[in-house]
Amino acid sequence: MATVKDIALRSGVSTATVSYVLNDGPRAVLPATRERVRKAIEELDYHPNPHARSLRGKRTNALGVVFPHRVAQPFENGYFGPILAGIMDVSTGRKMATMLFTGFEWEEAEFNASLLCDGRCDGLLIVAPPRRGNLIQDVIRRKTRLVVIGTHVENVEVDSVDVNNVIGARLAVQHLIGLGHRRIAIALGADRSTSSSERLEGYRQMMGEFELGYLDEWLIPETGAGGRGQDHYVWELLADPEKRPTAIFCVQDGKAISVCQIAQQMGLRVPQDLSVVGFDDIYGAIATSPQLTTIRQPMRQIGTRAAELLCQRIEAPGEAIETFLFDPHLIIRGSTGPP
Amino acid sequence: MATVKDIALRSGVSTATVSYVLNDGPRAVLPATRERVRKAIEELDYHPNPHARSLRGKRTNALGVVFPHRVAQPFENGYFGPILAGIMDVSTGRKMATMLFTGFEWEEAEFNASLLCDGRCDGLLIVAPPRRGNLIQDVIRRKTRLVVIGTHVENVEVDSVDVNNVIGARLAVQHLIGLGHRRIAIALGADRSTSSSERLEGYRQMMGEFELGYLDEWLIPETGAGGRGQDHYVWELLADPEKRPTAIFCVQDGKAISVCQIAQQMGLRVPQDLSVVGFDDIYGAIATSPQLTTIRQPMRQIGTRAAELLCQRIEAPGEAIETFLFDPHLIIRGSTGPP
DNA sequence: GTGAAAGCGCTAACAA
DNA sequence: TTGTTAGCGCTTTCAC
Repeated sequence: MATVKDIALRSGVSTATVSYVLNDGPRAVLPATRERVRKAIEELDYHPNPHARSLRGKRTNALGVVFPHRVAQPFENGYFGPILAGIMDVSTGRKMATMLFTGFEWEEAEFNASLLCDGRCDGLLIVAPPRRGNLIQDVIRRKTRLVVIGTHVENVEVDSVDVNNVIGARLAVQHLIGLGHRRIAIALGADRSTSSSERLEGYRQMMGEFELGYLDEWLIPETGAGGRGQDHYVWELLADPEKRPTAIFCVQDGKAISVCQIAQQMGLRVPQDLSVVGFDDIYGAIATSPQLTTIRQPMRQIGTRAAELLCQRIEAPGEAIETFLFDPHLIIRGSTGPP
Repeated sequence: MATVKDIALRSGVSTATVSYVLNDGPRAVLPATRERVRKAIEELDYHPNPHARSLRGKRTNALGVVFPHRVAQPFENGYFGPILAGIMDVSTGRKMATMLFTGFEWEEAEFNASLLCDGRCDGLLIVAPPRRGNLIQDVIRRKTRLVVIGTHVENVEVDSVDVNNVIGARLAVQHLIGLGHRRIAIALGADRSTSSSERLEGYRQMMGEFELGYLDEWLIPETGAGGRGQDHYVWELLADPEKRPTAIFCVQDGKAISVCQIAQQMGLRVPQDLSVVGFDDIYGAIATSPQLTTIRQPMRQIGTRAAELLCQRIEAPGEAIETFLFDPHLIIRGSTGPP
């Protein structure tokens, strides 16, 4: 591979001049000289060595994206794909590299916290980290810029971008109440996830405002005692005429898809016998029949906004912390109707 | 950030010794010395600067993954997520970084071919590049190791990993014929995609072997003259009693999902009035009702195998070209039945 | 068994 | 306007 030296030799200038041509500054170069250098670059198909650049300068021109591995399984959680697409809209647009970091679970990712901050990239986008845990603090302590996506991290002041989960849940429940539902359950996510607890908060608010009570069983956990899965609880709930709700709000579309299938397997019709609302509006939300009524969050935009914010922070550090919440939207499709 | 020099100073040795401790060789260090150095590293929370390492040595310890941007939209094409997960199983396991590269379309990715080969990473995994085009040749010319995933590239000898598309298509069509179907259509993919044409080849073979003829209209293009989409052609075909097939083999699950929805909207029952087979077995294939009968390809394994092959090539260049084809499997679910 | 020092390719301060 | 050169942090040859 050609180097600055080769270019300098070939065009009869110094390496400094080559560098200045390459970077369009910071000092001027005579147009004629510039042209000669340009020509040599072209002829030798020269490309600057990014490692030398990063070593020398402060910038690496790379963004890091950190996420738990299981999220890479798309559609089980159709969230990460669009987020990543949004991020790459920005990084590709700015000709920055995008580095992916992951562990099978957060524990492993945390294990590498120091690795993430070894100067490999200019900043980190951390997707849906757990509420607790010390990854974020570790990163901040190591002076690496970061933006958190999709989580409110406790006890830490940090830039973040997310959807407004409480409003989203309120929209979902309001929609169901508007249709005439009174017996509304909620299928929850992982205990340690903020999105799930914020969506639960929205559910609680709305049920409270309309003075609707709810059974303990209507708060369907993701996993229960003895490793019982959510499907099991849903099945039990729907099988019991005393306790059966007329609608279930699911904190993720994947859960809504499962709920629809369980209901249909039990001979219940969606939405006549059971209304189902999801959250996220992943691509697969229209694959089901009936198609899913859901709360849309603009995932691609969230990725874009977060990446832009990060780039801003890299360029001008030390601004005030920002939390950017996108508004969710109710998308009415076929899985909801009057009770 | 601490450097080798800091460590050397603090532990009273030379930077050389620090380096040898860091890399466990290539020359021996007295256990006592080693311990002192280790301690200093610990105390200063030292981590080697990856750029300096890459600049000095030959290795960057990073893998590049190249793909067209639209693939990042999961489930429209649920292929990329699992492939990436498989790749990261390997790279994370080996403590290598993973860099993502993309353009909005291959044209833009190609534009960056030289950028991909500027020494940023040790090797490239190129996912589903177009059959024609010069990206692959460019990369080879620039002496960057690469493995192609999911495409047979014409006129180039290159390591690649894929599923056996012909066998997969044969399985699908054989299954339909076994159920009693004689009028079998195929929903094709992009013209320039090899997977689609290989799957078409399998269809042709099987139809030929059973001496079943087929109408031109049964080869449903992804896009037609005047920008008409596949959905339109499917609709037209199903609306015509003369031409309507009793089964459609779709070269991707996403298409199969669309076909099911169109059929159902027209009042046809799946599988009683129309059987549908997909390909890939993406996660969403079970989200539909009925769930999709499909040809499974082990996407995660394909990613893993490709990444391993690439690492092998990086470590021991110059071995004979290898093409690794995984066997597909027929997964029978609810979308197929007797005509 | 260990240290000194060169040099990877680049940028920018200092000279001219 | 341009050239010379130091030095980013690391590995490794050469010398002891």
